[in-house]
Amino acid sequence: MRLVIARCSVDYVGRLTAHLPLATRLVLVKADGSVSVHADDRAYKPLNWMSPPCSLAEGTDEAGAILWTVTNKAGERLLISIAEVLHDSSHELGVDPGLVKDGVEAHLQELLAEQPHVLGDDGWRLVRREYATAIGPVDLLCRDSAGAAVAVEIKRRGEIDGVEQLTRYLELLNRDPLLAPVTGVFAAQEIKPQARVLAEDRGIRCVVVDYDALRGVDDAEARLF
Amino acid sequence: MRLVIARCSVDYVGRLTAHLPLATRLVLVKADGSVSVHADDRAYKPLNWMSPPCSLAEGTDEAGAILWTVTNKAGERLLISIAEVLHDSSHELGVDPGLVKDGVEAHLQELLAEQPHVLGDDGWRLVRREYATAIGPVDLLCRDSAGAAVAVEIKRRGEIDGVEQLTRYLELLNRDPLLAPVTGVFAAQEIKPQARVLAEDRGIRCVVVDYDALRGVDDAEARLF
DNA sequence: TTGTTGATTTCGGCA
DNA sequence: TGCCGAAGTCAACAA
Repeated sequence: MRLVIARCSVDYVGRLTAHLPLATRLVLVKADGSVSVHADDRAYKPLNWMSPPCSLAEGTDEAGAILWTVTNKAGERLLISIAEVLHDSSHELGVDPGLVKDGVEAHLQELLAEQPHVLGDDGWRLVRREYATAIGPVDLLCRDSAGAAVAVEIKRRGEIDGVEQLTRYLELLNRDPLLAPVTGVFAAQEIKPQARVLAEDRGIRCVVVDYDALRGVDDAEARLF
Repeated sequence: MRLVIARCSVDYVGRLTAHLPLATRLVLVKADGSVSVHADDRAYKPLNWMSPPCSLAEGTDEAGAILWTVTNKAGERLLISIAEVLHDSSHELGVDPGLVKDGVEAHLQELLAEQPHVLGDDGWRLVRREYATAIGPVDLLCRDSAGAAVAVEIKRRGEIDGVEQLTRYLELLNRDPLLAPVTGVFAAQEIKPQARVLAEDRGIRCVVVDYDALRGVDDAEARLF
């Protein structure tokens, strides 16, 4: 990653045409070849940029000033005319490790594992998270107040595939005499109408969970310790 | 603007929960108080960020390591745990004079308004841009060589909604005895196959316009004066 | 590869 | 101030 602070003017010709008058800005050249131009405001959006794949050529214009030309395959061009370089440094960062975001789904699972009563009543108990089956792990396996087994599939957005997935788990789990009869709960922040119809048609109960409320309860409990 | 290259791990708790394992990254602190964390790829979007208004506190965690805590009014928190600082520099940038940009759709409309023959033949005349109807303005209303009214919908990318929109306008315009019969032209830099099929099925003619060529003609004409 | 959809969307216009 | 729609949307995922 190369960081350049420079007085520069910038022109972009591509999907639109844009011009930045001469001013001091940060020019960020990343290892993937992308270039972005930042002002000292707007947290996240560059004033101008070129997404990879693209190539950067350093040269001079007719007047002898430094001119960076960034082009991509589509013929879009970002021209950075540099009047004065105030800082220029390069840094080896390496590849950023794997997954960036802890998705909501994992966190939802965690929260529901701590508060299974949200799925039924205060008598509900968690048996296991990621309960293993031959066709993959069930998100949660619980016991309801009556002691009956319940398989829970958790999604951020509940769509038809999630119902299908839970259906397959239920079919398998119900072959186990120690568990059967196993009922199903389909829990999501949002459940699509088609998914709900399919689920209910198969006797699977749908629960729309309130992520913020779950987290709130979680935080409140955490504060007790 | 402060540029810090550091080995760090990052946690964000706010609208969602996210975690970035220890790695070398760029931490960008802007004059508006915003903080963003960049990896060595993706021109546009940081891995994590906090938009202004927010406040940055530098401290140490229990283990004595450097811990930056960025918070905003909504209670969202960005925690940056710094294991090693590889670079740290600050720069005065001043206020950016701002971006001058030409939107494509508006510009396309302007160019086609100047060159309606592109949509038909040299006999075409523009009646009005943004021709008002009860359900919104039609981009262009023209008269063809035979004097018949033509409603023109302009998009950068022609998709189905654009065809639906034009269809609604045509239905309305055709109720006006001073205009009827009104035909339709769907003009875009790029027209999706599904949109084309729908349009042609409804008797709407599709015109793919060459933005650069239009602009070229425009520039050439401008040069005459 | 193409299309669809969500996003810590951001950003602007307009009522 | 809030809704609605576009964005050089970007980016992830499904078909």
